[in-house]
This record gives sequence, C-alpha cells and structure tokens, in this order.
Amino acid sequence: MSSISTELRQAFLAADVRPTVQRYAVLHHLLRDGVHATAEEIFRAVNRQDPRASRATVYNSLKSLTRAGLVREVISEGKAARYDASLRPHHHFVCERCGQVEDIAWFELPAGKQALGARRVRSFEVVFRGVCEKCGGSQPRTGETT
Amino acid sequence: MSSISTELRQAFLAADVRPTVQRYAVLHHLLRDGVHATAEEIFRAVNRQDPRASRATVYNSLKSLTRAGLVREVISEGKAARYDASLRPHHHFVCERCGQVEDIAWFELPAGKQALGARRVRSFEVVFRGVCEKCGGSQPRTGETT
DNA sequence: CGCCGATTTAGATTTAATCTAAATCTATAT
DNA sequence: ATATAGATTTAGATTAAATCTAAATCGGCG
Repeated sequence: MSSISTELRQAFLAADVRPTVQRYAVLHHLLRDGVHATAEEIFRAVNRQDPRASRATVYNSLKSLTRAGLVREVISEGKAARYDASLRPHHHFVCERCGQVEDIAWFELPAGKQALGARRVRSFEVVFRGVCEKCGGSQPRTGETT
Repeated sequence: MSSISTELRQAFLAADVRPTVQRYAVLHHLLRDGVHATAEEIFRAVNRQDPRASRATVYNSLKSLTRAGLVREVISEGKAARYDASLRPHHHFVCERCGQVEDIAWFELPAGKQALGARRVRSFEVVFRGVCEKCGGSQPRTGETT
C-alpha cells in the first residue's frame, strides 16, 4: 500500500489533524464517488486490505475528520449514521421509498438568507425529500398500462 | 385529562392515522413551542401524567406520525434521533458547540431549484450550522480583554 | 536514538431502537 | 349498545450502534 498522498496530507495538516494511515483509509473510502457509508461499512471496507483499523478507530477517525470539516454526517433514514467526504460542498436528496441519499449540485441561497440574527452561520445545506428516479420519480401516473 | 381535541382529531383523520390517546400525547408534547425531543424524553414527559405510553408505543407513534407527515425527524448531533411537530414548515439551525437545534422561519428557494431531474421533490428544508447566540454567535472576536 | 503525548486496539459496556406474543382498544356493522 | 376484526399497546427480551477502558503502539521532535 502506498503512503498518504501529498494532496490529502496537505488537507490533513491544514485542518490540524494528524495524518495517520487509518484516518487516511477512512477518508479514502468516503472519497469513492458518491459513497454515503455507515461506520460499519467503512470498517468492513477498510479491513479488506491494509491498513486495518479497529471499529473504535473508525469511530475515532470519523469524529476527528468531522471536527476538521473533511467529512460530514449526512441525513440518514435508518438508525446508523452515514458519512460522506465534504471536500466539495453539495446538497442532498433523500428518497422516502428506498432511503437512498443522493448528492445534489451546489447552489447558493438568495442573498441575505445566511444572516440569521445573532447566530454565526458557518455552513448550510439543503435537504430535499421525495421519490428518486429509480423508485418512480417523475411521471406522476402517466403511461401506466393498466 | 380531556379527550383528543377536534382540531387534532381532524389532522389525524386527514392523514389517515388512527387517533389514539397515546399518539395524541406524543404529538402534544412535540407541539410545545420549539421542542426537539428524543424518544426517551417524550417517553418520560408522557409518563409524568395520563395517559401513559410504553417505550415501544412512543417509537410506534413517532413512526406513524412521521409517515403521516405530522412529525419529522430533525437533524441531530448526538446519537439519539430527535423529532419535532411539522404542522408548519420551517428550517433548522444546528449549533456546533452545544448541539442545540433551533427553528428558522420558513422561506422559499429560488424558482427552479425544486426541480431535480427525474426526481419528484415533495419537501425540502435548509439546515444551517454554526454557533448559536448563546454560545458566542456574532461578535467574531471583539471585546476579548486579553 | 529515545521520549512524550496522541492514537490505536480488542473487548466490555452503555445506549438506542426493534421485536415478540399476549392483552387491549378502535372503528364499523349489527 | 354489542359483537367482531384488525390495529394498537404493552413489558420485557433482543439486536444493533456507539462509546468506553486500559494497555500497546505510533509519530513527531529534540
């Protein structure tokens, strides 16, 4: 297994997180296109190859990475929390049928919406809910052959 | 204890949820201004007075009410899910320091943002993250006496 | 190289949520 | 009002998720 890439190493250092191979492995898995994994899934994925990481370390890593802003917890339907890499901002769509969470291209809010009284807003995201394409999506009830 | 109010009874029937006293008690607690309670908190609150509800019933009720759209699960910091009554739409603000979730007045998204390809969007909400007023909020770093 | 504090580890523990099967309740028809 | 069928509630057991513990290891720095 190769060492931690310079690019990610930079991200770790900039975020003041010690770059360990385990943390790297966790982030690496989440970086795979559109993955919204649970801690358990990450644990299994990471342990299919080197370096390994115990369950506790996966949780610890997710916590460090989340605190650092490299990862964030996404809205989840089930009980187990799901995470994704948050290097690029994006919104989310949650399917009410299958529970799948999809990434939505980033867009800004109308000016002024980010000012919320005396609160300091550091980030935001829009969470859409509905029916995904695979579960029915558009075509409300057209083309039904019955 | 009085019976289920006509108003809520209507909401239950319209949503096709059988109006039981336990479900009413759960919703009633969430209706108290700005409450974002966990199942455990609702369980304790409900059991301080009649009618009582078992833990399982609190979970069952939350599930029915959520499916019916009378209640929704809010973004939560900790592990236990939190719920609020969703009779009126609103957005959320999550404090990264204390974990508190606050309601934000409703506003629409710029036209066109609700169309997400072949997905059918049924609802959405904006989740802001940052520091709440009590934890520091604005005044970035003014008045520090050091 | 050798030290110190941060990190990792396996397994136990705690906490949250679900399941089970029997008892009870609600809506509807009589 | 009473009977009936199916939904709901219940206490407690069970499963699943996340955290904790204390010892071993690692990474960065002198």
